[in-house]
Amino acid sequence: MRGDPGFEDIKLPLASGSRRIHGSVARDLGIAILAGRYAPGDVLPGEIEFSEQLKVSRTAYREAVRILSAKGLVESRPRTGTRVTQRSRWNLLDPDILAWAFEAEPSETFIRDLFELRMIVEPAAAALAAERRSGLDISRMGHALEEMGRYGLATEIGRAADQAFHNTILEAARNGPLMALSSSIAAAVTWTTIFKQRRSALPRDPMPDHRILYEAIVAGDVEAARAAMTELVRLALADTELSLKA
Amino acid sequence: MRGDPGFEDIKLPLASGSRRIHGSVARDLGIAILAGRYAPGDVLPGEIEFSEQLKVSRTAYREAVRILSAKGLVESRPRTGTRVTQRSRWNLLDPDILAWAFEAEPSETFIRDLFELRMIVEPAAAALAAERRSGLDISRMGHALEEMGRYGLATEIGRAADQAFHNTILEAARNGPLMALSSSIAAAVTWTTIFKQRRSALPRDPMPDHRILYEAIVAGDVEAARAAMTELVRLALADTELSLKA
DNA sequence: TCTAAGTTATTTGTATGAGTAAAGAGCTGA
DNA sequence: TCAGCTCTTTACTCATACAAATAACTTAGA
Repeated sequence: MRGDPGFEDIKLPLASGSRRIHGSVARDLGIAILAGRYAPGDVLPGEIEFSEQLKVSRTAYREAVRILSAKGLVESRPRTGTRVTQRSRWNLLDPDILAWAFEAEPSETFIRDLFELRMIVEPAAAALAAERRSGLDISRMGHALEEMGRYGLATEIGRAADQAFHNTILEAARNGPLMALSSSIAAAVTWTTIFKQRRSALPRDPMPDHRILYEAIVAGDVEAARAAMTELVRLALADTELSLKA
Repeated sequence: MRGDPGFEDIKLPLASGSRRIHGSVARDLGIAILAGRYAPGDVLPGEIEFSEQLKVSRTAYREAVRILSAKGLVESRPRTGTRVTQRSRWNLLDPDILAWAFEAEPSETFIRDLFELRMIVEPAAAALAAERRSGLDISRMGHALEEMGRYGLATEIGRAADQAFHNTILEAARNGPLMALSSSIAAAVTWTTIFKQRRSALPRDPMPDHRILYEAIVAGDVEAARAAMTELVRLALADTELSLKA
């Protein structure tokens, strides 16, 4: 039953269109909830009625509800039905919820809150990385940085290198929960970054700041790494604000 | 369909024993995975076989799997079956996962990681609270502090006041994602705190530190609030380490 | 011999219908 | 007024059948 070691290269399950029914329904309802089309306290139509409305079986619908319930969005009980829970009980850091939130045109304050959190967490992560990075981490970061410089953030491969760069930093911080937190937020925000790239050039070249951060981590300079990452997040916020107002 | 405003006082759904079957199965499997009884890459037995083994219907079992899948613990595909995902894809900040992790006797490094994250996030939250707290926040915190002092942390009501105190601080920070993060971690860690209280008195009286934090927030002194909360987290870490080694 | 297209078998996914259990609403009686 | 009972609605569980996806195999062709 034990899995063999080489399972990293399995095919990605996110083949977009290949979502199962329960997944699509969960996604649709999740987006609707995050968009406010169903507000906290609202009770959804009954299983039979709603599943018929959505043209899916009760089985598939129920599995979708289980997914939403696992993320804290809804809560179902006999007699009462399934109702949307208070916002304070939503798992706002769940990767899916973050993705859905951005699909639903998130509010300005939500974006602000997320960046406020990034501003708290990511500089600290960079500081830890400067303290704990291994030789392998450094060489990976160096490679990613090189590719970023070569291809630029306008290309798919360049963006992948950017993600790899930041991901390596998180890994170097050697903290699982911290990594889970940062990577889900970053992934969600990056989605908007792609749109940003499409409509306008970057306000300023991000490479110098990336190089400063890289040098700080290589040198093991904790405070410099913290400062450099703070600058990068500030830059990302500026970009995001720009792209949302456009 | 709109919910009425006063839905805060609904009955809590955590009536322990009253868990539905799909919930229990999800919980059991979740704990087993977090305990390492199923490792990343392992593939679970087929639906029919496993559900029979667990003496539940395939429907209930599948709903349990959907829950685990929503939290990133497993991933199922036709033909391949359901397998445990790599740890890096687990939503380690999901409240249920945290709870299950503590049920499964978490590793020392996991505890250390969590407190490292708290050390990053909570002082920052306290700083924000000092900046943004309203009069209502202050009066709530004052009330909670008073009750804490009166009943002590050894009583149920005293601990509730403690939680209310910290919760109000988080609310005062006015940041939804930040609140979701801190409160799930705190809730999970508090579980261990209860055990701690049972076997030994606190290493030192926590009230003075709480009062210092309270005063800082009332005064709007951002840096003092940050420092005071840092001290509180440090204290909590010491307590937790003590209780885990016992 | 190797590659590529097609076939097969296995596993999860979806659908349907029947019956169970929980929990709020209302009724009854004190 | 209130405690307890009944009633009724709703989600929950189960069993069964069939569909869809896909890894593994098989075969045709170069």
